[in-house]
Amino acid sequence: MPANVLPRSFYARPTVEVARALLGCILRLGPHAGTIIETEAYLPEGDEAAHAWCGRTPRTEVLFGPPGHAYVFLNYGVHYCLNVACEPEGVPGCVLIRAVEGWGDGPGKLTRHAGITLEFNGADLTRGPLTVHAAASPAEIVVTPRVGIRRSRGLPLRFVAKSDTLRP
DNA sequence: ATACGGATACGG
DNA sequence: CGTATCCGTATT
Repeated sequence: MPANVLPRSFYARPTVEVARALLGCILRLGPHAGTIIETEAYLPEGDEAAHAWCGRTPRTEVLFGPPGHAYVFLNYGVHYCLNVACEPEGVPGCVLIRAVEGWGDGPGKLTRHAGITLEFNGADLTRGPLTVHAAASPAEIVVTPRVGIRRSRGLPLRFVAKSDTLRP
């Protein structure tokens, strides 16, 4: 495994900071590797769209656990969505990976491409086989409201690495 | 615009 | 138990 795997301290920061910092990093799983080009932040407080908003349950346990772990959930009974737990242990912030170059341009598409399912829920991203690696930061980041949610729609928490096609 | 289909939370 | 909800995608 390459040496530049992001350390746990990378994730133990405010959610928005991690969401921005993940852009340009390399997501790797076995033979699959690609640049993260779109993320969304789900805040530990005041964010009605975050799963953690409804409290600590068996499902959201990973979000409250130590940072740097994968939070995978099944959405609409069809798609798996890959998130990364952030903030110090006990604070349930997370970042949704929405697009990875070469994997796909939607949260469900990219997980299907790499074969990510619920079995990756809780996986430690600092140990593999699913890992994130440091790489060049994007020159510019575009910030927009998050896609496809009804609650807390006003918050500008979607981050896209410029050079990607934008959908305002 | 809508069919799709499963895990989860919650009410009874 | 049953039922409402959910951070999409592919298809009409």
